[in-house]
Formats: sequence, structure tokens, C-alpha cells
Amino acid sequence: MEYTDKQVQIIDTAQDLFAENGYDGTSIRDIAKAAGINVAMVSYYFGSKEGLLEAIFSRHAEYVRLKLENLIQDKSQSPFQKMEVIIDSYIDKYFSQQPFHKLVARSQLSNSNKPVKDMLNDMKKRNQDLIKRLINEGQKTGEFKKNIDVQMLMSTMLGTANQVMTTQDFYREVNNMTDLPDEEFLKILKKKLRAHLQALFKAILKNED
Amino acid sequence: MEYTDKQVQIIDTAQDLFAENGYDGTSIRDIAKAAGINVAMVSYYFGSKEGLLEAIFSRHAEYVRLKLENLIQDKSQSPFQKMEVIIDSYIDKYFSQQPFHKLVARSQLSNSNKPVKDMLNDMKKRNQDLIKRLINEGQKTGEFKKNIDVQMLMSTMLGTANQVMTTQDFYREVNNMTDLPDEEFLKILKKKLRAHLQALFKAILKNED
DNA sequence: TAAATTTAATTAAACGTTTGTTTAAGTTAA
DNA sequence: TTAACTTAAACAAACGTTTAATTAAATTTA
Repeated sequence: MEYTDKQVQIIDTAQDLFAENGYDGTSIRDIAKAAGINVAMVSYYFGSKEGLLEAIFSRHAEYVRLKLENLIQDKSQSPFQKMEVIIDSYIDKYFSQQPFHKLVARSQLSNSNKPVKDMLNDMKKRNQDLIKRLINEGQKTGEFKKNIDVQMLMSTMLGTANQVMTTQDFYREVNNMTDLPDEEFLKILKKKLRAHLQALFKAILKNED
Repeated sequence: MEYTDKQVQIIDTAQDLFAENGYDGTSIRDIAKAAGINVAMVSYYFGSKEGLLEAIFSRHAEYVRLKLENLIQDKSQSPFQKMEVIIDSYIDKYFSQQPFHKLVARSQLSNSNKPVKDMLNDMKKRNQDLIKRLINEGQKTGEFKKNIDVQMLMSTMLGTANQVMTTQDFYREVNNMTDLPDEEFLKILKKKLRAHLQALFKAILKNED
């Protein structure tokens, strides 16, 4: 699916507003106003408000898949090094595209929007299969332990990153970092999260040398 | 704050509907219909729809605090044993009160409802302070490691549990457990999650003997 | 205790907004 | 001269909340 500049502009705007105020909490008029377009354009281009939401997700699905596939085929890195890259790029993506990931989290919690949920599930399944292959590779070389629950492992990565992101203001308050510039605070938070997740993955995945 | 039976009935109904369809996705008329009351009763008892949401959270806050405080003061268990109890009771609560925890997750993602967010943050801060005390205790006895990021640790517990809960249907599908009875599936899932979290906590907290 | 009075609970109807979507007229570009 | 785009206006439906009237319960008075 290809989109014109105007359509992409609508998608981007809607993505931010959906993430900020929720799907139900965002009206088409809000989107139209923020994007500087007429309310009828959403129906014209995407059929409906729900169609717009689907367009938002489909635009991301392909990008993620490609990136993962390329990484896994890379033969210059060991399985655990690849795992570290996955953690890194995941955190980067989480923080650089917070609105989108908030939207994903919201959509997973929601019961409506069956096509959207199916799309998210397909996305996740594909990604998880790729990671499973990576783990199998590491088990063959003896770098990884034998019994690994891939799904629990991924739930920890996604869940922890999500939790840290959604409660970052709380984290900031508790640690007296409210007077720090946003950028610097996020840098520290990312660093902490990265170290934390890598320690967790190491404990679960790696065989003691 | 004390509530009459009728008020509790409204709170319980609203809690389920909010969790299922979101705050914005649930109308006062939906709540009234499901609870078998008139639409005006919500405004009459709780002032507004938002007031109802606050009532939902305030009812839980006290309960959690009491339980945690009692556990920590218990001298018959070691710090790590207490930590295991915390994980267990957390998982139990997560699964037995899924609608409520979905609602919490939704509310944390949402930007509106400042009083509600403040209440959630207070709740979390109190709980985290108690757990911090528990960890300090374990560090004094030498059972726990020195450098522990309590907030990252809690983010992993809450985040992982949340992620597993919200994507349980996906977990079920991928592992070919769709024909299993609900109850049995949840039992297995809880067991896996418990083992997973305990392994994580052990790796992060405990000193090698 | 019985009746009278006050307070609380409950109702249906109506309020003004806002919602997603459609229409029909207009503009721009191919 | 088509076709694609863009618009303002209108649509019915749903929203949270308020109103005023009515019933039920509690309290006071006789």
C-alpha cells in the first residue's frame, strides 16, 4: 500500500493524537484541524476512522519485519550480540516513536477493532518466529541455555520497555530528575533500561562459561 | 470513603466496562443499563463520570497498601521469600482482577484525568517505598546484591505481568492451547509467568552463595 | 403507635454538544 | 472534458449532564 504525501500527513497526525488521547478520545475533527484538512478527507481517503487506524499499523509492519530479517541473516555477529542489537534497536524505536507504541499498547488493551488486533498479532507472530530462530541458533552453538520460553522472554522485553515508557514521569519524579532537560533525562533512562534488559537476557539466555 | 451496596454495584459494573471498552468507549448509559439503574444515578452519586473513575481507584488503593505493609512486617520469612510472596500475590491479583488492571494500564497510558493519574502515582510510590525497604533489608543480611535498581525491577514485574495478561490470547494461539479449557490454560500461564519472574528476580537480587 | 413532615432515592424527559459520516457543490489538475 | 480533490453544510445518532416530578425511606411530631 502506497500513500501520497497528504495521506501520510493525515496518518502521522492521527497517530500522535490517537496515542495522546486514545482512539475514542480523538475525533475526526481533531485530526482534521491538526492536519489542516477538511473532515471529509478522512472518509474520502481511508473510508472510515477505523480504516485510518489500520493504515497507521500497516505502515509500520513492513518496516519492522525487514529490519529483523536483515539482522538475523547477518553472519558477522554471535547470537547474543544479535540479541543485544535487538534490545538496543527496540529501545531506540520505543523512545523515538513513543506515540506509536502508546497506540499499540492501547490497541492491544482494547477489545474492538478486530482487524487491527489481527494485524498486530500477525506482526508479533512473525517477529517472534524470527527471534525463535535466532535463539535456536544460539542453542546449537552452545552459547544459549536449553530451556528458554521465548514468549516469556519477549513479554519481559516488551512489557518492561512499555512500563518504563508509560511511567517515565513517575520515574523522573521519584529520582529527583525533574529539573534535568528532557533530552538528558531520556538518555539516562534509556541507558538504565538497556543495562537492565541486557542483564536480564544474559541471565536467562547464556550458559555459564 | 464508604460506599453503599448500590454504589459498589455501580463501581463494579463501571470497572468491568471501562476495562473492556475503555473510559471514552463506555457511556454512562452503558453503565446504567448493565447495572440496572437510571443514567442520572451516576451524576447523583459520583458527581460525574470522572468522579466515578476516581471512586474505582480509591477503593483499591487502601487494600493493596495494607496487604504489602503486613507482609513486610512479617518476621518469619527471609527477604527473598517475601519477594516470592509479592510476585505470587501480584500475579494472583493480576489474573483474578484482570478488568481492573486493564483499567489501570489504560489510565496510565491516557493523558487526561489528572486526579486519577495522581492517585495512581501516589499508590505506586507508596508500594515502591515499601519494596525498597524490603530490598534494603535483604542487602543488610547479605542475601541481596548491592546495586539494585528498584524501579527497573518493579517495571519488569509489572510490565511483564501486564504484557502476558494483555496478550494471553496470542500466547494461547501460538502454543496450540486453544482447545484447552479457560481455567486450565490460565493455570498453566500463571505457573509459567511465576517461574519466569522468580528466575528473573533471583538473577537480579540474590548474591551467589 | 399513627400521622405528618422531611430527606433521600429514583425516574423519564430534555438540554446543548459532539460524534462519524454523507452529500452536493465547488475547485484544481490531467 | 474528464477525473481527482476539497469544501461547507447537513445528517442522525450518541454523548454527559441537568431538570423537575415522583416514589421510598427516615425522622419528627402528636
